[in-house]
Amino acid sequence: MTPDEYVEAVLELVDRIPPGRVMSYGGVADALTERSGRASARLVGSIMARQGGAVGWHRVVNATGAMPPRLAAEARARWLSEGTPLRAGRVDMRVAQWRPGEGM
DNA sequence: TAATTGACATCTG
DNA sequence: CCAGATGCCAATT
Repeated sequence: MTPDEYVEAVLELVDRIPPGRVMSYGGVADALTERSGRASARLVGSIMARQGGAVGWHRVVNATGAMPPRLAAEARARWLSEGTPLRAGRVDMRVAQWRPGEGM
């Protein structure tokens, strides 16, 4: 699998996350590991840093259900817009975490 | 080629 | 709950 295809796979997976649901970077990495054999939360983070603008980046959060200060405001607005379950100002991961194969 | 950095995760104190 | 340390993999410098 070439790097480009790997990036594509990540973007496609993120694109498949339904509105109002989210996935953690680690979750995306884990899902991609089964498909591409290699992934890590940092890799997904790096890819989002470059290509994030091309997809619904607000549907990918870190393990605490929050986002870096830089994106927190924008992300919160989008979460409210899509009705993402929030808890104490962060995404309620217990409920909002989505995994591929669910809802198809 | 080696060192540094980054939209992360997880453990320890 | 916060801060520090370690592991991870690729892109940059």
